[in-house]
Amino acid sequence: MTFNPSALTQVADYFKVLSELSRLQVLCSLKSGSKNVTEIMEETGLGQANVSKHLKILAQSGIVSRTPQGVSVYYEIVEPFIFDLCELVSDRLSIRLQEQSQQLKQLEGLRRNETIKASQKNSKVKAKSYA
Amino acid sequence: MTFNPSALTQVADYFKVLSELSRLQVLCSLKSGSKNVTEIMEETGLGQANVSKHLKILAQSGIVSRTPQGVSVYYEIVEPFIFDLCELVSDRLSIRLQEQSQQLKQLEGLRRNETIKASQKNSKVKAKSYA
DNA sequence: TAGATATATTATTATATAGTAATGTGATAC
DNA sequence: GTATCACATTACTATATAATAATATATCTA
Repeated sequence: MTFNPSALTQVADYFKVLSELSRLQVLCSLKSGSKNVTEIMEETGLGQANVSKHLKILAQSGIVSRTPQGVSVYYEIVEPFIFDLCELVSDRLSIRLQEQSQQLKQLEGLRRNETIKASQKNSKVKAKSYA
Repeated sequence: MTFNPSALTQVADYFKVLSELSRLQVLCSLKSGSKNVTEIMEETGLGQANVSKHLKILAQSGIVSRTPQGVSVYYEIVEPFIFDLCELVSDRLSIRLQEQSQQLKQLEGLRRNETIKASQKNSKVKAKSYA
């Protein structure tokens, strides 16, 4: 193993933070810049307590920063790195789809050939039986 | 948002697969090549049913392939890409630690300066009061 | 065919956590 | 001070899932 148990645990925990749709939504809403909780709520459609909790998790994991400003609190991405990760995964998934559709096409092609061969074989057999 | 909801959901699900220590252990044990369930069990120390379930999840998510061979079943990485992801995260975590320790050093430096300044200030005050 | 071995599946328990309503807390305006 | 607004926290419920024991399934051997 290249990774020691502790490092692997930390990596797993990092992925865990990014493994929730709601948290990714919150992060995406922060992509365009610093926002307060109300703005994040409006953009994501998530409930207030829920957004607060997710932001706490994101702040504790060092992905966003928290800066109170008057009566509201602004959050900001401090690790744009996460968007790189998301794009890498997204790209990978796209490539998969492409490959799958290509394989489907090949399969269909094969199936058509098989059908043709089979019908040729049949006609041969028929011809044989007729001979 | 750059990601549509469906894409974001898929990305979250992908991260979720990688967010379990046991699954990462299984993947790491496959890094050196194809292995059967028993070998994976031995290398990871995980239980048989547990390993089977994790392998099922990994196979369903298209990260490993499954090839029965006689009485045993061999699994193999089909997306080495996941190791790139793990390394990226691991590197990022290392960088964080470096930055933190550097900040700590700077803070200590500042604190020492503050102490020096404070003692100088004190001595001045003392001098004044003596004058 | 019976028995042994490897893997998969099922059932169960324990734990984690997302979502939410209710409440707490702290800053600002009046 | 107190009323209000923004956010955080708490308490609770519902759901997901990791781990494991027990059982099923499938392959090989004698």
